[in-house]
Amino acid sequence: MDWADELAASVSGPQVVNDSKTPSGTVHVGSLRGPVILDVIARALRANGIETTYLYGVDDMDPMDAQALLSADAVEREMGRPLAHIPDQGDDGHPSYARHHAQVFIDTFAGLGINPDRYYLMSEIYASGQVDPYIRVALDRASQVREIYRRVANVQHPDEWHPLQVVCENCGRIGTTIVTGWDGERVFYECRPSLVAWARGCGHSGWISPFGGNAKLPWNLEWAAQWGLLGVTIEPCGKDLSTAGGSRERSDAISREVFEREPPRNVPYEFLNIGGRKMSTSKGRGAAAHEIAEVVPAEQLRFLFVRPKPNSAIEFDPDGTDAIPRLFDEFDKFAAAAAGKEVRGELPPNPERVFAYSLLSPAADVRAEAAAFRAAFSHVALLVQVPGVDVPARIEAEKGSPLTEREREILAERTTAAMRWLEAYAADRAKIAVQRDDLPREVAALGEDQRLYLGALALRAESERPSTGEAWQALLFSVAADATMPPGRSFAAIYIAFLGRPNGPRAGWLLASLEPQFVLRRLREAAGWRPSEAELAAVQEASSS
RNA sequence: GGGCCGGUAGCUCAACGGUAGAGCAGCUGACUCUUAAUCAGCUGGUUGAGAGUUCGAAUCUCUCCCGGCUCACCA
Repeated sequence: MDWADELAASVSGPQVVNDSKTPSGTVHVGSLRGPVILDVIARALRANGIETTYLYGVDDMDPMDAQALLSADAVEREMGRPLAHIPDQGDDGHPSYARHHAQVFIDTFAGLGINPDRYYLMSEIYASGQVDPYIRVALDRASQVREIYRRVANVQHPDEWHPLQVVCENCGRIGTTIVTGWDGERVFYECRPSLVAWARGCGHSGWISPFGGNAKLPWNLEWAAQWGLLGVTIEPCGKDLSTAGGSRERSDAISREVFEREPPRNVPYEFLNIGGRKMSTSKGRGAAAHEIAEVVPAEQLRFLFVRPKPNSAIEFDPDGTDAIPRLFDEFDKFAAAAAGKEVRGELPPNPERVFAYSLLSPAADVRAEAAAFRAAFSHVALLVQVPGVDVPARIEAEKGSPLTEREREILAERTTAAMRWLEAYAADRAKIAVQRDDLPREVAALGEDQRLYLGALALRAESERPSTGEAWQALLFSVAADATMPPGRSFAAIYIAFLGRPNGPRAGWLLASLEPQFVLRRLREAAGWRPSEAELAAVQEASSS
């Protein structure tokens, strides 16, 4: 049974699944694992007939703490202010920085088939007063909260510290304030110039009501408050939070001891490592997370996250490897299995579940999707490198019947993916390059029969002047038949002469895409015939004209 | 220092107490409209090390080694 189905089978009653994210920067591929996992859990629950609400929170009251994300003139002014209060740095008309980035991940998620029932903005939840009861309890039990921080996380807050962050009335910052008093209705806070290194408080202090959006709870309490407020029963989180003494453990303790509510079930998940290292834009060519998302289509990306168990790290190294073609092949294998076809190799017990969860739409006709014809990625990658090839026509010929609309769609997606893969990641051996300048060294290894074949081919080509791929193809076979030569050897000779490798794309179409003079010259050279002076002159004249 | 994941064939991984497997790669062979396709076959492993439990261990326990991520300020 798939991990998500196992989880679904272990719960009863209506479920609320939740995740949230600070809308500060771009969404990286690795950070998509959480949302995909959550989406799959929601689908699994529903497939098991469990009433499920899928929520996604935007933590937009969090302070801006990254200079790099602001324009130069905005840094001094905006650092430390709530993301929801910072103007959009772009000019696409969003009411705030937070809204802009919230939209980015809403769009990104939708592109992956992830559509929560509801997105909520913490700035709106605070403003509505819904968090007020939690704020009151937290302030009343401040000493207990400090004790939990000490016990669980070994974090020492001073005795006057209260679990609340006020938005400074004077400068609007929230990251620079500390609450040091609570009289039951108002808190006393200071906006300290050097409370944090990344932002500078204005020095203001005073009494203020902590309610109705004037303040926010610190992260660990806010998390626990969200659980209570929304009735969350399942919330996965990454291993950065799930670690011992980490954020999750603190929030769990606060939920139990301060808000007196059992925390949701955790599904800790590991990260996605690119090439054995954490994702980094600086390492390697094309290893940047967003680039991977450009090359790997949504369903394959989902598949990458759905197949392994959440708590195992995913090693993905697309750079100069066959990791991406393999991902497609694996996906296709699961598709074939889901279609009830005989499949080579090993599969998990329920491949059709994994396949279904990889699909963009939870409502998709799994059987029909599984049965759709999918051309092998590496084959598509080969075809797109040959000039003048009609890829859909070729694939249709391979299938043996016309492609359906959906199959054309899949093919178009793969064609794009293949081209980007070749550009960004593919090893040189995956690339077809006609060696125009010099005779490939490998030609030396051609057998005498292969040389004779190439020579004979040159003669026939000169007289018959094939111009289309089909004409060339027919000629190749005809000459091979005359020489009673197995096509394997004759084609290898062609490939070696032009590409320096024993295999390649359909030879006829390859030759048809090159200038006839070059083809003839190369065939003769590879056959071991030295061109005469007159021939050389003719070739030069032809190529310069 | 704490936590998590991993170390099984060249590569990617499966097997989770019952004879170590698959895909890819490699090698053989087959194939007269293609060949990075398809088909058949072969090679390849003291399961990181050591000890323990067991009739039986890749699997459970303990110790260690190695790799990676992560936390220890905030979120």
